[in-house]
Amino acid sequence: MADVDVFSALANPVRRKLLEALKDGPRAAGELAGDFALSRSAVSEHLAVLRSARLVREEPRGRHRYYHLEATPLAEVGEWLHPFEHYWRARMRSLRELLDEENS
Amino acid sequence: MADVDVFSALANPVRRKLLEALKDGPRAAGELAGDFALSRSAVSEHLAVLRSARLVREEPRGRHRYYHLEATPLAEVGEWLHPFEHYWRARMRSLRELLDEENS
DNA sequence: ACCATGCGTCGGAGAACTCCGACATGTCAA
DNA sequence: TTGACATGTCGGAGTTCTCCGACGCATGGT
Repeated sequence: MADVDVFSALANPVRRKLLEALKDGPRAAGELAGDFALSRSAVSEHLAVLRSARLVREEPRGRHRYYHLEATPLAEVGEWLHPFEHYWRARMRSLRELLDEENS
Repeated sequence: MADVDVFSALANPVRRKLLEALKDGPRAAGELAGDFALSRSAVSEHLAVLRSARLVREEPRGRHRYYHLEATPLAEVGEWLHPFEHYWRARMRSLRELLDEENS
C-alpha cells in the first residue's frame, strides 16, 4: 500500500478508535476486530492503512499478530496544530469571561 | 452540506493550507484561490467543507466574501491528540539519548 | 500428516471525494 | 440600467474509500 499521510489516516473514526485501543498495550488483530461491528477483513484493511502511515507496528507471534502503537507520526499533527492553539484558547477565554459576567 | 467532522476536514492538504493562510487575518475567496493551482470552483468547494466543519466563518463585504478562521473546533483534535503526546515524547527522548551517546 | 485457527489480500459493489466548466446571483461602477 | 466582477452551486467524470465474502497461507494442536 502506498504511504498514507497521518491526517488522512486519522480521518476515519474506526482507525482513531483502533489507535485508542492500542494505547494500553499491544493487541492481536482478531481481538481488535471484536470491538467493532465490522467484518474482520474491514478491520484488517484499516490496520493496513495505519501500518502504511507508520502509526502501528506488527509483531507476529505464533499464529497471532500483535499490533503496537507507534505514536511518533502523531507529532506531525501536533506540530501542525500548535500555531492554531493560541486562537482557540483565546476564544475559550473570552467565552468563559462572558459566562462569568452572567453568573455574577 | 451535511456537517463534516474536523478530522475529515483536515484530511485534505488544500484545506489545511487554506486554514494556514487564514491565520494572519481574513482573506477574500478569490484571493485565497490565487494561492492554488486549482480552479476557483474547487477552492470554493473546499471552503464549503471548512464552513460545514465550522472551521471558517464568512463575512460578505461588498462583492467580496471574506473568510475568517474559526479555530475552536481544532480543540477537539488537540484533545484527541493529548493522551498520545506522552508516547511520542518518550520516543523522541530516547532517540535523543541515543544520539547523545554516539556523539560522546 | 491433518485440520482448525488467525489473519492478510483480492475482486467487486456502492458511496464519497475531488475536480472542472458552465451557469446563476448579487454587487459595484459608469 | 448595463456591464464587469466576485463568488456559490450544479452536473458530470474520474478517482478513492469503505465494506464485504471468498480465498490463500502460515502456525499450532492432535
